[in-house]
Amino acid sequence: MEAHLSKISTLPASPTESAVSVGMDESRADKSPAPGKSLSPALLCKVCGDRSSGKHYGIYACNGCSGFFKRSVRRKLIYRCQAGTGMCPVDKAHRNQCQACRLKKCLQAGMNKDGDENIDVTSNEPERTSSEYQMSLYPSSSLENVYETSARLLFMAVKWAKNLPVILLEEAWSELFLLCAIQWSLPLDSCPLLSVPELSPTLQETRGLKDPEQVENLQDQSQVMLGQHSRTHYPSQPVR
Amino acid sequence: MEAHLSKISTLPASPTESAVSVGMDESRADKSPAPGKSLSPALLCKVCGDRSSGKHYGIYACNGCSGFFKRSVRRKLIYRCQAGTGMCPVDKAHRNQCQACRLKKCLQAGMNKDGDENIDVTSNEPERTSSEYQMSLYPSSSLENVYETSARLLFMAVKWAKNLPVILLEEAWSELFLLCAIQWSLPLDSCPLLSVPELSPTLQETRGLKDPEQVENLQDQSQVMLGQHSRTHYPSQPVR
DNA sequence: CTCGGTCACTGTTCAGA
DNA sequence: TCTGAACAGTGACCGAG
Ligand SMILES: [Zn+2]
Ligand SMILES: [Zn+2]
Ligand SMILES: [Zn+2]
Ligand SMILES: [Zn+2]
Repeated sequence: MEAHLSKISTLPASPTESAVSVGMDESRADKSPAPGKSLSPALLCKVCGDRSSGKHYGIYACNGCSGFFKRSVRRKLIYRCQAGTGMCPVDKAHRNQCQACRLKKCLQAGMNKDGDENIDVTSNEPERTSSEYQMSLYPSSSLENVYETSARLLFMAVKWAKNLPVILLEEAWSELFLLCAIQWSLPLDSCPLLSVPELSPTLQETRGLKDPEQVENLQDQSQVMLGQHSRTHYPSQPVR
Repeated sequence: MEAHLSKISTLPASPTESAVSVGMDESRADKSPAPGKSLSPALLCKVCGDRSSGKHYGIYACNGCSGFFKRSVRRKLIYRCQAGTGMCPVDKAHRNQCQACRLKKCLQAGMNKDGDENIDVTSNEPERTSSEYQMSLYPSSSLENVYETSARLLFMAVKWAKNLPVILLEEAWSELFLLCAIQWSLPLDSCPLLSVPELSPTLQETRGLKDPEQVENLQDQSQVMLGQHSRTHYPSQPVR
């Protein structure tokens, strides 16, 4: 196990970056409203939803986003979305996961150095920057992009995995598996179940799927694929 | 097919960076609540007695213990006292002699992932089973659970996959992965995305889950994991 | 009130044991 | 491998407009 992980580190031998982690969490957050003070609904950070301490750079923002924006602007930092999708969630719990997406959201929310309250964000082309990775909804475009993104995602996942807990789950495995199986209504011997048809072609049109059921299947499917894939790559041990 | 995979492995050759971190602080209301004692902050690590660089994870700790604790928690490591007594000395000179005892002392000293200053360390029996020990100490941290869950899913899936029949989808793999990822706008660290509550117990009832979105996320997660896992197991080799 | 500045704290990195 | 010092970000807090 570990051995494998070590390999990971060598992986895309390149720069640095990070990915993961934690944060904090804080559950006891109610000591705010001073007596006599009515809390208005506008007490939320327009960027991450955390509690806002007032307006900052034009919008209601929390200390964190305020500081983040301040630093970013002052140092003229430019970030890059590691995921490549430019769609990372930005909320209190994840705001530190992707600076690029956080800054983007700050801008879209209307933050600006001068503190103007109503700036026109629309004219601003928010996707300019991410255009490169912007294949978001229509991956059909270029294969290159697809692979690139795919790789990127994978890479991130791997990196993230390095911090994963260990194997102790061994035993719980069967149990959990069962539960999940049930939960996702994953058929034990799912492979035959989903008729894994032609992938790419089919998937492409499935794009605009709204049918949750189909989604589930699709995912199940992919999971299987992935699973067997890994299987393929290390057929060795017999499982019992 | 080979092509795709190979590309992936080489790919992220260029990135940039992005770093993350979290700052946390918050609940720092009262500074020196020391009973009757308001002397300057202890400069000693409460665990090993080395010089403390400040509070870490809730208590005064040195860099070493801080890092050690962080790693242990993050990866949910469980150590075993070689001596078997669980009473190894933990001081600056010997802190690296027995991880089990070091971690135990960290916990007893009140270290905790959330940085709460006053946690109740009472009733912790020294020689409890390590696993349960751990569990009881980090039970509710949602994040923790998430990681654990992720790991579990991963391993389950992998194990399970080993028993799978087919092997054809090779090529479709990366593609599929990508498409799905994009579809659900897989965030960098999809794990925290879904609030995957307590596993086994909860899952059981969650069985009849109603929120399709959550399902999607959950699946994404396992997918990523699986992906990275398989990747882990074959860093660069061409498929055969 | 919001702003810039501060700094205790965090996560990450990476030689070195 | 694991450890822990060094580094880069974070955000609660505070004094000045
Ligand atoms: Zn915010
Ligand atoms: Zn992003
Ligand atoms: Zn110490
Ligand atoms: Zn010991």
